[in-house]
Amino acid sequence: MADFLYNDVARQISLGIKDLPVGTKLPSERDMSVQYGVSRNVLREALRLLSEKGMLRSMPGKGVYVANDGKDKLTDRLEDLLLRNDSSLADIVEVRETLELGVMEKAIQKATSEDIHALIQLYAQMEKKRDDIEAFNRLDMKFHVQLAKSTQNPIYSILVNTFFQLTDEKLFLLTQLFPSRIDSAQREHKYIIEAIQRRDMDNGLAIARQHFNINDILTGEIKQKSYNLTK
Amino acid sequence: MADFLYNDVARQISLGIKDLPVGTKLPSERDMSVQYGVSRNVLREALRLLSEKGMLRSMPGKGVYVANDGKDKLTDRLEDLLLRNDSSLADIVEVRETLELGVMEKAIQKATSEDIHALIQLYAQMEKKRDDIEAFNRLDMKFHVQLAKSTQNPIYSILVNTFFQLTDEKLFLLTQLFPSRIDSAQREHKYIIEAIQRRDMDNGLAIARQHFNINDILTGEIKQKSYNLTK
DNA sequence: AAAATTTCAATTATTTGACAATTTTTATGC
DNA sequence: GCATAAAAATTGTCAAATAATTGAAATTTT
Repeated sequence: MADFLYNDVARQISLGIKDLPVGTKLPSERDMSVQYGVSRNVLREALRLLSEKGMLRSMPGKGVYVANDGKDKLTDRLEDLLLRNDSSLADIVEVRETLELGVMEKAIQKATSEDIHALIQLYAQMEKKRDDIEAFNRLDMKFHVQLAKSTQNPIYSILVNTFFQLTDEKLFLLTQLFPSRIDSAQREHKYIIEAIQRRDMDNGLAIARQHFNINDILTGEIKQKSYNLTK
Repeated sequence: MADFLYNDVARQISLGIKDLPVGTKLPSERDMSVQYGVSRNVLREALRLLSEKGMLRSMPGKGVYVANDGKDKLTDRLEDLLLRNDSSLADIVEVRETLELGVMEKAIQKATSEDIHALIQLYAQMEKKRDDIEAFNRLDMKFHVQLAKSTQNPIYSILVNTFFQLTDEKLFLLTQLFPSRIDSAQREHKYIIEAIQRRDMDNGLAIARQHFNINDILTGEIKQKSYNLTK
């Protein structure tokens, strides 16, 4: 499948920059073309591939630089796919719930004391921000991410992050916690932490189901509305 | 951001082919380059972008064709991410299990009679192929996919497909069912179908956990082995 | 007549060399 | 020392040619 030169070069470059910090400048196109023993043209096509993947960034007159890790691009790709598959917002929310339920299960099994400590700290910070809804929601997001990290499985983090972005971008206010829900949210956060500490699977999953259920927030109207992208 | 010619051309082409059926042949590179008023070089870079997105497919000596699968490209993107995040094979398997557990839950709730019929048919076909392990495994894969479809949520299909590909590519034989497991596999398939027919959540999830548990197959040795890509 | 082989045209893949536009560096003049 | 201009470096674009691959037509062989 990938039996063309530019694919080969792209693969080599991708491996070469794997461990380079973001922002590192690469050699010039001409230098790299001799380095890899191909024409500048082929090298440029390879750069196009990696740029499209989000690994590189070319700037006229400046050079080629190592870019972000591509998480955002994964979200873009998923958006493309969802667009073509007539996915509704409710579909996205549904999968997100499945993921977070899995996260809870694995977190109960594998969270380290450091993970639990981080969760407790986030809980404490949220306590202080009960009046600042915006700050509270940012911390709530961090709580979800830290929960995913507690699985010791980076893929959960990636996917949870992606689906979080997808829902938040589109629903915005709706997924945010409103004042009247802060009390119950914090109570649930506390229960979640306790369940993880006790490795209590039954209660943990029950709380998780309740806490991660965003469908209650979605009105029937929005449920029906199809997923419409407008960047 | 997209203020370069090849980006512009890529956007135009992307719009132009949006409603074309898959397999449609595009004009030759030379013709398109004059059509869009750019050099063939720029046009090729635009084609690289769209190919990377999975919208096009270039074949030497034949031409450029509309190819909107895209699912495979999502797998590629995920592979890239996993490579950078030091994900192990066990991590992938773990997430796959979470997904399929969610699939089972939603399938029990939402499978239509057509879905159930399709599952029964696949079961019957597998019965005939008990001796042909290869054919049996292909059907088993279809069974998983049909299960995902039964959720009425296209995202499950996409993700299950992606993670299936990821594991099968890397594990190959290990994830395949070997002769001694065909009996139990078919028994579980039968229970799965019955659970869906009865909307029996408790037993359904129990069976699913047992059936989708690939970890038993993985030896400890392989569990430890880090995820190594070699195409 | 049928089958195998060759030839040929069309197409993508790759190379090479050049020029334009933009940014950084250096040199110059004051 | 500083502002300005020239020069160098770099990516973007263009153009033309050669190589490699495919498919079909023409030719030869059986």
